[in-house]
Amino acid sequence: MITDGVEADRAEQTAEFADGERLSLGVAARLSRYLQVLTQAGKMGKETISSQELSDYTHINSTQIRRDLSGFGKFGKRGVGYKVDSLVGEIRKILRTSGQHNIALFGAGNLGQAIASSDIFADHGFRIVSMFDVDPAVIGNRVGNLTVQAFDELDRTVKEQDVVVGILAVPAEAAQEVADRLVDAGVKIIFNYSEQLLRAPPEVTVHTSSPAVDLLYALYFYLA
Amino acid sequence: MITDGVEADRAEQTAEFADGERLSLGVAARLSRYLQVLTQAGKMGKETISSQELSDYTHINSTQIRRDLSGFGKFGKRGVGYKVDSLVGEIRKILRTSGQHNIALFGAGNLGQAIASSDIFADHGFRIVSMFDVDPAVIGNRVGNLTVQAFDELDRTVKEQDVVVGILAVPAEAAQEVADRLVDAGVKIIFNYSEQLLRAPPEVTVHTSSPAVDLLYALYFYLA
DNA sequence: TAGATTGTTAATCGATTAACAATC
DNA sequence: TAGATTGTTAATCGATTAACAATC
Repeated sequence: MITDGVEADRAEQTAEFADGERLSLGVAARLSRYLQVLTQAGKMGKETISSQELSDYTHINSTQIRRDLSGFGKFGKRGVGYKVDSLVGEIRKILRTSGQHNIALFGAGNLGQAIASSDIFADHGFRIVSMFDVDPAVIGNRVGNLTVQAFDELDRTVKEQDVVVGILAVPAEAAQEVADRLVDAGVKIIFNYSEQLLRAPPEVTVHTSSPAVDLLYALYFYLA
Repeated sequence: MITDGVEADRAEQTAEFADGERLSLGVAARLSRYLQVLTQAGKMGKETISSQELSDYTHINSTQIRRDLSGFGKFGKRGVGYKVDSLVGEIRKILRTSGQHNIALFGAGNLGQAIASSDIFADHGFRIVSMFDVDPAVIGNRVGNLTVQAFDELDRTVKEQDVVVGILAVPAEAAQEVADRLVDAGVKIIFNYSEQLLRAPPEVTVHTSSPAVDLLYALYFYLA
């Protein structure tokens, strides 16, 4: 079980966390979302933020936000709110994602180029260190700071660059093959932007992006 | 409250659903995910699927899947599983998303083109009916079946084409302005692919895509 | 028949929320 | 001080799960 202990009384909770206890799935998901909003708020020049403002952006109840945070320390100031910068630091510590993590990107088409030129990953300590395609016509092209590489170089690049995440921006027909090669190379997190349902061993996390799912969900509450 | 009643005893539950009771947030989210997996499984030629297979793809517990579905009827066959096609139909009925829903897409850059040429939305009854950009150099260009339109035509297009969803594939700096104009035009669901935090009135649903959040979350469980 | 998988129960656990004292 | 917002409690509700009879 992943969710043990985290909701125990607070004195124990902090101790358990320090001992290396895992966060529950829900807490980890919510903390990640706070981090995103805080990062953007910081960019917009905001210095403090209240739990109510965080709630407006995340649609997570403000009491729960305060509860989530207070489990790890007293980060806020009554009557004022939370300091954006320091809260970012605290949450990164809790999520242990303060470091730099390297990404390999597959597919140099429209989607791949859009991802490569976005700083949505860079803002959170992820760095796209290499980009691959199968099309000989685009191999060797520059996209931003990257040069499009051929698939043969996958294993070497993953090892040399310490790649932990592979992002698939390839057609559905190619996705499983790339995923298999990433698994063989030792990559542990695969982010799938294709529609393909991927098979992978249990130790590898596959996340499939599904904007249509989010739309269906939003539409239900609009129609109902 | 949105979550009333749905978890009452089954006889009542079905009756309440028929009466127009809303699904809980969790149930609606999960049903949407089943729909995506089923749609892909159908494309791959699969005729039946077990709750365990659905669980492998969605990481949702198989008991919960059976529980979610059995609340609305006996869709499965013991020893066999669920018929993919008919389950898609049943879930669409439950989510009331059997119809066709029109989307306006903003931004004709790499991301906009990638979205326009994907059938990830089309598979679920969403149709991209128009595409906008501010750059005079691209207005008038064809992208797939669409012609890139100028912003002036936003209001007219939303009304004439009955657009219910706006997708923002524009730079962060432009996102709020487009969102405001969509709100004024009466669009009720905004799907934001920029990093910008958007302000919108409460009756409008804003969904911000945040791949970095999903990565942070996956990374936590990999590191911990 | 034998094996597989659903539909359902019952028990537990985490999420959610309102309310409010503490305090900036 | 007065207003605002956190940190915390206590109560409720939904999610999750194991287990298994029913049945294809």
